[in-house]
Amino acid sequence: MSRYYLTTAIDYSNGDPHIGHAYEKVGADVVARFRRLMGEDVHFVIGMDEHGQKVAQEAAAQGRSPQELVDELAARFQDVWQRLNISHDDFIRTTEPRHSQAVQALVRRIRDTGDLYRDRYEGYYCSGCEAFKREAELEDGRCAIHRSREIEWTEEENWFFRLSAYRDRLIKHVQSNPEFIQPESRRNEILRLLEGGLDDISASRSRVGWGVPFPDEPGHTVYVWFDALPNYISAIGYPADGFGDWWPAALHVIGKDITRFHCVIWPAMLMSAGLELPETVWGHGFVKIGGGKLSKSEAALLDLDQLVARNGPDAFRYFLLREIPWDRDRDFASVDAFLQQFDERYNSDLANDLGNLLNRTVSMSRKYRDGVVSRTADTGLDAHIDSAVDAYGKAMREHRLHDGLDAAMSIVRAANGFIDSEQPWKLAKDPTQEARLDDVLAALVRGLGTTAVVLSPFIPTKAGEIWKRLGGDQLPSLADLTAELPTLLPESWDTVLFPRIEKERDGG
RNA sequence: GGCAGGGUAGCUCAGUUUGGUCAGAGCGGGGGACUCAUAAGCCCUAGGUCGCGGGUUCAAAUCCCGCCCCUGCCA
Repeated sequence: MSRYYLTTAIDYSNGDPHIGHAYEKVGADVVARFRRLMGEDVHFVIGMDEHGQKVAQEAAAQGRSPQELVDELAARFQDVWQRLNISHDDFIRTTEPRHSQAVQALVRRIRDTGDLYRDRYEGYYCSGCEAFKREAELEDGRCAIHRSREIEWTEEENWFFRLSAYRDRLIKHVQSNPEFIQPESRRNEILRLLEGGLDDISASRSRVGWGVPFPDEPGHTVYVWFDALPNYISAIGYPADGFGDWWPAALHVIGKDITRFHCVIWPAMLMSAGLELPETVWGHGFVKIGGGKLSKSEAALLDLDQLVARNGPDAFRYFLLREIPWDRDRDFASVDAFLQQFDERYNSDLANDLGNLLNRTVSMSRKYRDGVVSRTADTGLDAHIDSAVDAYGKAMREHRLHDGLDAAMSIVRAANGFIDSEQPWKLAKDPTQEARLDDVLAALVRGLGTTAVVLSPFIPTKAGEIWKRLGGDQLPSLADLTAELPTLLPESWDTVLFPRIEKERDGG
């Protein structure tokens, strides 16, 4: 069985989870569920990045210990992931002993290769970015991104990582492995960055206590990025032997804003340590409101608990990936526009197209055949199902999740059209058309069963329910689908799969 | 300031590589025939200076020049 190890960025413990976090986790979860559907052995890891100056400052401001703060945030994030039905196998936190031990082992190994050296750093540090800033990067003496924060002049004796030495090897790797950085726009950015040359970076901080102790260097902690990135190997047991069962990762899912950390610093660290590089780093786009990043007030209006409760977790997952292409940004005019679009998409795609298709199929099968579906010949719908599944598989393997979703829903659209052109209610009145009616109903059950399977990465709970309403038990894998189609529909249900939203909602 | 991508129907976008059925899709809106169904589905319907101004051409959303605006990466 082929193995598929995928990760998302670990989330920084400086605030509550918002829709941007959710989008990334849902997208990665769809990939994980799709791979399991393909029969692969999947290991899916998410987690929290809990160290660094910013966390320590925030905890101090709240008059609490850093550990207390990160524990609370970790619990809050995990609660949201459970509501969203994220199917991760592990949740790594950088404050765990298994992580700090792995980081220290990795740092020792990199130091042994000669890629770490001591030097004095004098310059500005923005704790908002957790990054050192050049004077030219400041605006009015402040970080351009964090204008409300004081920029700090820092003089430290630090350990540095010889990142600059890896420029040529990185360029060569990116050029000869087109799948390493995706989508292509991200790859081009990194190539240009590399061509411009690299500076060495800090690997330790001497004035930040909240971090992993730097090995054999009392008073130093490991610099946050040097601490955070190795979560991808600490979570699978590095440096113990079993770690190699999962490493190298098949896929790191990250936001496009941290591409350089994952496509430059992380690979260089791995190269230095003599470890293999991940196969693919995927930099997804962002949900935007009004042309720009989500403001705090907008993020607060798009409260995750409320969004999940609005039309159910599956509907929210569906909406995120239906509306926001996995490789690009998607802008909504306003929070109200987002919510309105959500409800419209829910009604048109899930309630009207999919839910109603299930209802009319089940109803006709019961009414005309007492729920017994017997299949003899293929119909025009069967041909469409086959080509849609092919298109779906191709898109999903290439991480075009929105295209995969569209291919899956094309079965639903085709099935609704098929019903209207075949007019089963007329076939049922004509004794000479009995075989045709059987084939039509069977094709519809096959179409819905197939749709349930291919949609299951996106709407896992509702997909399982469709399968059950067709008379099935456990949703099969894609490969087993043909053999396991249900042939006997159970008694009608008195509820509907996706109830329509009929009224205007308060507040849009 | 440099580099990259983009500005097309009310909304979100495709089409520009290889200039001439490229003026399109989905949603919303309007109309119609049907009835298995969640008043859902199906069929028909969008007359939008294709950011602005020039140019090349028999012909440009599609090529060239200039300008405006947006986004991202880097300074």
